[in-house]
Parts: sequence; structure tokens; C-alpha cells
Amino acid sequence: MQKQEITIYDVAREAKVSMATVSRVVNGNNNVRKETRDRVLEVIDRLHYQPNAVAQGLASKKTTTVGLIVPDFSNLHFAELSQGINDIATLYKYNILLSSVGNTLVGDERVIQNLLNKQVDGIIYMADQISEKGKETLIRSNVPVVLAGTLSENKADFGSVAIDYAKAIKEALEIFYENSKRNFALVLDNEETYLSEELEHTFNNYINEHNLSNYHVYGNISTYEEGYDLVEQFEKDKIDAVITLKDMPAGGIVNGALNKNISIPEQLEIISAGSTNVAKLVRPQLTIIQQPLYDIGAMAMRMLTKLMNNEEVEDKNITMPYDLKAGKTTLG
Amino acid sequence: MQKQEITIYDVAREAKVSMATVSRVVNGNNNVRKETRDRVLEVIDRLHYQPNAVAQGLASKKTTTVGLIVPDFSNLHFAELSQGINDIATLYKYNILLSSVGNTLVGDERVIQNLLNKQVDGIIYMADQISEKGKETLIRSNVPVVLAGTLSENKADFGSVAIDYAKAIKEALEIFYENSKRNFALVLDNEETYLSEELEHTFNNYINEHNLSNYHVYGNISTYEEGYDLVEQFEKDKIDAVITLKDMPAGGIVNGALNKNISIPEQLEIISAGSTNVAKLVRPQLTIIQQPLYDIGAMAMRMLTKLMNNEEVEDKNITMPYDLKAGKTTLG
DNA sequence: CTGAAAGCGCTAACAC
DNA sequence: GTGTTAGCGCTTTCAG
Repeated sequence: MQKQEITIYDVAREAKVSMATVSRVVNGNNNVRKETRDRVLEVIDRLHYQPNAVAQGLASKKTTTVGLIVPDFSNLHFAELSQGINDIATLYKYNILLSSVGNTLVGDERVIQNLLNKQVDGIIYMADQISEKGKETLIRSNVPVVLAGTLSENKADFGSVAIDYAKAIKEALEIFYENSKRNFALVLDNEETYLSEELEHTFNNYINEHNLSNYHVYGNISTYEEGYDLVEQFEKDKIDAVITLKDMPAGGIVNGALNKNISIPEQLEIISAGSTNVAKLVRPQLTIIQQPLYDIGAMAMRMLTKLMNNEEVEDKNITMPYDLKAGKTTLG
Repeated sequence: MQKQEITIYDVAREAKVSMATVSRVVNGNNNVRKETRDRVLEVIDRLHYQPNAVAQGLASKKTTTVGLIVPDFSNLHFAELSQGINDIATLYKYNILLSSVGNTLVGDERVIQNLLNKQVDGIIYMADQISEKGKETLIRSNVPVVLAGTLSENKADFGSVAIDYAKAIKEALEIFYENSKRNFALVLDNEETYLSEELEHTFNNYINEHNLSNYHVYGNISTYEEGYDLVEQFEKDKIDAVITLKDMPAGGIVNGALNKNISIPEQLEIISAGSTNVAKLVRPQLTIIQQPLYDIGAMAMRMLTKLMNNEEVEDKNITMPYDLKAGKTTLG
């Protein structure tokens, strides 16, 4: 930590005013005569005075810092969502305190409590699951929370910005069905998330409504390799259409299938809901459920700034549009 | 910000000790009788006391927070490097304050100053360029800084962890040469970074030593699409071997070449120095300069913890090993 | 081993 | 407009 050289007191003395006046100048308070302001500004400049944000935070009970909780850093969604969050945060002069949950190292409650101890003004939660205790901690704290691109539950308790995943999945299944595919698979990375549960529910509903007899849900598939290896299981299970939640396993499946001379999309159709940039690398080009990740992040952060300022927020639960973008991994 | 309910003072009163004793217990100071400690601990637990990190920071002049400066969030290196940084930071109980530079929004000096104002205990710098002013600000602050996976200059001023890029590039060029390619291209994303300058220098040296007459350096290529479109230029320039700094453009080049029926690797060889996970998606499989990104991040953060604690650091400039991993975009 | 007291650097009433 | 004065919640000498 930088050893403090110049404090507000030094500036006050040098400018022959009180600390209060310096504070006013620093914080843009108008109740300062122009002459005085200029004098103070000159001294600030000359002494290279920089306010100590920690002291400001303690005195004002505002840290202009928001906590950002992500599932894990390797998640590519993170990068693209965060971009939107960061841009808006920068615009409103907030800093981002980054934490991850999910890897067993530390429980989510601890992570949340830690952020709260650091007195963050608000929290953006991007992880797709949260423990009851973590949720309670969050609610008890009275700190505004916005869920970004995730969690369909908990909407009542927090703000949220996301697409309608259930609708998107249903639309994807519809494509398979129209293309005469009848043996569906759903590939999840973590079965215990709210999102997974909702998707599985939607998936099962569709299966039932259409009286399909052969269908499978595969869990714990999050890497390229796991997707690649899963193709073997597809063969055994006679799968001919698959939805994945992430692009990396989707790419693995495509490459795995091609290696086994399974023709895409004739024998196997694939739709990925990952919608990160990397989907572009895959050949044949992936059909994807494209989410506006940047916008989701930006909207979430914007909503958070409003909540932190006790501004009116019309709708605390925003549904963003998505685009089912046809590639070459589906027919027609 | 959470409105403070329980303070150290409440705990002291309830446990019938002084704040000093509570502080000792909270900070694990041994100079407390076991009985007293247990009593305090019981009260802390009962009252759900949580220390206010901002107040701790002001009083102790340590925030247990490190600043992490990245070029931009969409950079995939970031995700993988950060994973290592985050794991070690968590281990040593440090929080990460995230900032980005490079997008024209805010200059690096401002970003750095902001982090310094927040009283971070140390900084990890992952961006590949830094202004003179930013550098000066950093040095003047006396806050420990470690450069992770970047910047070959400035080593004297800061700690650093990276691979020997020049050596890696040379090795890659050697492969091209042995495979009888003679028309080399170097694809950079940003020509103004130290890294780019060093690589270009190495590249040019190789060209001169081997008396190659046809060679090109392409700048400002950072996306898939830019790589894809660049292939047209390759044709005009009769390029037959190319090194890229990032995986996304490398993937674009591969797909762009295939689309033009340019055979890889016979007519065009490609080596990417990106070494992110997404390289796996590309077919034919990319030959890559594989950097141990996770380890680089972890080492950098570990070094930073030592510097922050004034511990001895044997070598402030660490060179990590890399692996030139042959794929199918180079011959043999 | 424990307590008293003086700050850390700043903000925010409240007076004038 | 400007200054005075309490704190914000905690750490850290210094006594005892």
C-alpha cells in the first residue's frame, strides 16, 4: 500500500483553508467561491494530492466499488459479459472487486461475506447457483444485487438480466423436430444449477409432449475433451440431435463426430447455447442460440447503479432478446 | 454499502473486554488468554460480528487487495492467466480489484492512479504496453508491481513472469524454414506494444540472417474476421508461412484459407502463439507455441505476495518454459 | 495478558 | 461561503 504523503490536511494548510473546503472542492461541491476553489485546485495540483479512497469510504460509507461474482474464470461467458459490466462501471466511476465461486476452494457464502466486509456498494452475481445461506447473507445485507445472464430462480429477491432460456431451448428442439430428428440429447456442464434444472425441465416437457422415447441428459460436460469423448456415448445411445450449454463442448462434439465419420447435420444436429466468440472457429459452423452478452452485462451494471443510488427501476427483471442463428450443424 | 450493525465496540462491551482485545482475537494475535479469547469468539459468533475491512484498511494501511490491470476483457489470455492469479490470491486472502486499459476510454495513468487511491497493496500488470507517465506513477508509488505474461521492457523496474517470446518465435520460424517455406508473415494485434516490437525485431533479424526477400508484418489483426479476411492479402503477397500472436485470428486464417482451397500445411503453414484453449477447436489442428498461462499467473501472484510482505525474492524476472506443440498446420 | 488513548484520512452536520 | 468538530470502525503503541 502506498505510504501516504500528502493528505487533505496538507492541502488545507498550504491553501490556507479548512479541510472541509478542500473536501468540498475535491467532491465538486458548489458551495465554494471560485477564487477559493482555484487556489485549492492549484495547491492540489502542485502537491500532487490524491484522495485516499479508503478514508473516503470509511467516512462516507460508500466505496464506489461493486463486487462481481463469477463461476470460474475459464468460463468464456465471463469475458464477454464482463466487458459490458466493466464499460458501464467505468462510466459511472465504479471499481470492480472480482471473486469466483464454484471451484471448491471457498464456499459462496464466504465469498459473499468477504465482499460485504469490503463494503461494496452493490453486487453483480454471474454464477449459476447460490446456496441458501449465501442468498440469506445477501438479502440480510441490504446491498443491491443484480443477477446477470443466469439464475432463473431468485428473481423475486434480486434484480436480473437474462434471456428466456426455456423459450430458446424449446425453439431449438423445434428445429430438430422439424428436421425429423427424434433422438434428443441435452448436454449440461453442471446439473445442479438452477439454469440446468430449468432447461432439463423444459427439455423433458418437450419430450413428453411429443411422445419421444429415446432421449438423454448428459451432465458434467464442460470442456472440449469431454464433448469430444461424449460422441462415443451418442453412438451407443443413438442420439441424432444435441443441445449444449457451452461452446467448447459443442466444438468437441463436432470434431469428435467428424472423426468418426458421422455426418453433420445429416446424422447429427447440434445447437450450442454458448454464444461466445469461439463458436466461429468451429467448422461446420455451429448453429447457436446467440445471447447479447455484452448488452446483458451492460444492462445489469446500469440497473445496479440505479439501485445503488436509490433511483426508480421500472422493471427489476429484464428479459433480453436472443437470436437463433442457423449455421451448418442443423439442416435447412 | 451494508449499513454497519455490529462493530468491534459492541463485541467489546458484550464480552466485557476492550476493543483492543477484540481486535487481537480477530487478528489472531496470541497475546490473549484462552478464556478471554473463547469468550470474545463466542460473542462474535452470537452477534454475527464481521469486521469492516475499510476501517481495517485505514487503520492498518493494508487493504489485502491487489489491483489487476488487463488490456481488455475479451482477451482470452486474460481468462486463463487470471485463473492462476485468482487461485493464489484466494490462498493468501487477497482480493482482486480489476481494471482494464487500452480501450480509449481511460488512459493507463488514470487507471493506475485510481488503483493507488484505493490503496491496493500490490499490482499485477497484464497489459502489453504502458505509458511513461503510467510507469512513473507506478514507480513513485512504491507499490510492488509484477508484470504477468507480457512486456519485455521494464523488467528492471518491476517483477515479471513470462516466456522467452523471442526464442519461441525464432524456433517457429526455424520450423518454417526447415519445411522449405521462404515467404514469412508475422501477424500482430497491436503494433505499438513492447511485445510486438520485440517480436518484429526478432522476425526481421531472422529474415536478414537468412536473406529472405519476401516477408510481411501485418498489424491490427485481433479478431477472427480480421484473420479470415487477411488470407486474401496473403495470396497477393504470396505468403506461405505465418505466425500469429492470438488464436482467434489464427483460426480465421485457417478457415479463410480452407475456403479458398489453399491447402494447409502444404501451401500455407501457421503457428499461433495464443495458446488458449480455443486453439483446440480449429481444424486442422493448430501448431502452437504453448505457454503455461495458468502457471504464469500463479507465479506472478505468488511473487507479488512476497514483495508485499517484504520477503526475499531470489529472481524478480522469471522466464517460464514453453512448448512448441506440433499440430497439423505445419509439415512433419 | 489487557486496557486506554491516539490516530488512520476523510466526510458531514452544524455553526457562523 | 467557510470553519469547527465529531465521528466512520479499526489498529497500534504504550502503560501497567
